[in-house]
Amino acid sequence: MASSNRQLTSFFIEDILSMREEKGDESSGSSAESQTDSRSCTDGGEAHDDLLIAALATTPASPDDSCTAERTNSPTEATTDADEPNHTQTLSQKQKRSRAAFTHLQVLELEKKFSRQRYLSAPERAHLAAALRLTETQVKIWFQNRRYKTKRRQQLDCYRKAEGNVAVTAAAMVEEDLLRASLLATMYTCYPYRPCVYEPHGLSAWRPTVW
DNA sequence: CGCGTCAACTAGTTAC
DNA sequence: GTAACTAGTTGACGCG
Repeated sequence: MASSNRQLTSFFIEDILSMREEKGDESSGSSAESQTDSRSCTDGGEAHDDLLIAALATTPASPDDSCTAERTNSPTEATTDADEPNHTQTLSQKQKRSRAAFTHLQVLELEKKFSRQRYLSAPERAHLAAALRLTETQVKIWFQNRRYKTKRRQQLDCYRKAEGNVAVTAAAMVEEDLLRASLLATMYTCYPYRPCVYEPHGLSAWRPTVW
């Protein structure tokens, strides 16, 4: 089942050393984080990615940020809930499952990362999660869902191709998503009061924003 | 109200 | 045993 390009969380000495050099006292998320990713993290765009990430860190992602996961259903809570036996909670006490809506900037950063790497190592995930003020679980789930989504779209596209319609490569689809997220994030950054936003793929071009 | 999207979840698998 | 993966499902939410 696991795909051939599955990324293993290997911890090479050189990776650890290079990470220490780069990060100094990072230890943002989990303790045993040693950056394994210098191998795959040939991120050319990492420098200016930090601009957006910095923006994320400084600006409260949005005032009405109540939609982000950390508030609605903090994944740490989620995990503890999951660890607990279900029967400790009565049905009435059981909280409704909430679906966090990530901000466009968060999605943009995730998309950017995904466009470069389909798999994240644990330290990378921790770093990204800290930068985006998400939890590692959220980042992990997002990448899982994103890979699966891409694969499904690819499969769907194969069917379409068989039927003679235009085929789009998986890479092109990722690029497309990235571009879309980027455009939206730029709009939101430039126009913080965001009365409306242009959705390039939407059927209705202009729509109110939901951040 | 039906439908699509998507974060969160489950089950089964794999690798260490 | 643990953690991460894929594939599929669930449930909240927004839209027409």
